[in-house]
Amino acid sequence: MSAVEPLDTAAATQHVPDATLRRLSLYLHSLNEWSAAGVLTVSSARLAGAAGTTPATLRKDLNLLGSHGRPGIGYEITTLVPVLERTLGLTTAWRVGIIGAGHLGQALAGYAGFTRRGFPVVAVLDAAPALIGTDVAGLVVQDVADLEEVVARDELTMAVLTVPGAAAQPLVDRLAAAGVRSILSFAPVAVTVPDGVDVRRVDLASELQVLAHHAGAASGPPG
Amino acid sequence: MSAVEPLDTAAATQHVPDATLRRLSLYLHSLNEWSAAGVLTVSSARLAGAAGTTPATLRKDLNLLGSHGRPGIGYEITTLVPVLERTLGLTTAWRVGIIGAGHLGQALAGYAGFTRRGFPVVAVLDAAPALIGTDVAGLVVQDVADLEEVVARDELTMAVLTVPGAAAQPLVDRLAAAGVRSILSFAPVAVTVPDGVDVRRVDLASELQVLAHHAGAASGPPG
DNA sequence: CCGTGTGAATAAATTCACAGCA
DNA sequence: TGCTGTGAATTTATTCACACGG
Repeated sequence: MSAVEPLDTAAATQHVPDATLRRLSLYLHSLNEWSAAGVLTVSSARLAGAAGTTPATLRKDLNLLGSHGRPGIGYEITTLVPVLERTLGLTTAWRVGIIGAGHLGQALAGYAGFTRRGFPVVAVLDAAPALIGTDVAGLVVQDVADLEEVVARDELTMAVLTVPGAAAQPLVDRLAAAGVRSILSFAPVAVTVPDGVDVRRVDLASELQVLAHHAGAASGPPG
Repeated sequence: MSAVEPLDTAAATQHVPDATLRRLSLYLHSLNEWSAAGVLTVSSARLAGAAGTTPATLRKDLNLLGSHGRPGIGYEITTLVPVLERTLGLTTAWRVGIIGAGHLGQALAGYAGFTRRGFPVVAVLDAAPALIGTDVAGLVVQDVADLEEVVARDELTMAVLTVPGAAAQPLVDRLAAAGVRSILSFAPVAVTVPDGVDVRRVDLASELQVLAHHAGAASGPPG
């Protein structure tokens, strides 16, 4: 039997599907903006509109975290925000390392969106001698040969992989061995990982190709 | 009866779900690599492994495009590649404009993965006077005030939006009015678009937050 | 009235399992 | 024997519809 039952302070956190988690992140973003603007409560329709989903889906999503809404009123922002933050793991102080200081890696190192939403980038690594030692977004690029040292010294808890596909698997192996359990990979290849390590893959070109298909096939032909 | 039946040269292209399209893009990427290495045929198990899915899912995916595999043999790469390219809209010469030359925009402008997979970046725009006129990835940053002109002159058919959330909706409106029908947005807000215009959203921070949740809650219990 | 919570219905995606061809 | 094509079963996700609280 599974031994892990992290009883929560208020409600037992059930299993939350990934599709819901991605939406929760958007809900939280909107709530933070409205909170700063002085808004107190928000309805499912309003929040769903901002996140690009439907009220029914939103209510289902939030209900997985417990009943925090009030009929006739909506959701109180100051109540909801901490619940979302807890669910999204924002009570941990994450420390992100970027592996691969090419174009994409350099950009993500300087991308304010990561830090602003709880994931500060504290290290950048690469294998190219020409890059090692240079400054990227205020960080000195370190040698990927020293990956294990860097993980330990900079206390990395997350890695963003922006390397060519062929380099991905060995690096994932080393990251996993070094204790990094959360990896976001931009390489368009599958990687295998030991139990307890979680890899998510984002492929930007694939997203463009979905758009290309929609535009090319039966989509919205004006005439 | 459905009125839309775009008869194709070989097989009628049915409706292909987005989840499948994203995988098709990965299949194509692997096939191109193997093709360059001289491989002639590939089995569903092999290709599925490279793309991080299962053989059954892969066969279902490819079958939406027609029966191109041979029992006992597998799929012939030279047969499959053109089918995937056609389905993914790679017969059109796409021209991508990056709207927003911040960290993320600059990186994507120089990201080789876009060009390599059929989506060359031909224009970069921004609103900041300090950026306009500067060089980004070999392109001169143009004034977003001239968006409509740039779309026409550079014949943009796709836009990548890397601007703050608050700026997204007005820019989407202008892009749509200027004739751009495919938009990839990195802004963490929903936007509304007229019919015939397609927006896909990628939120990188959300992906990290999914990882954070998995790591924080019940995630990889081996038992 | 609004607007949430939620069971039921629906739709979508994945996996199974196996017949049949090379 | 190996491997595809595919109907059926299953799992997952979304939408509907409405009882009930403020």
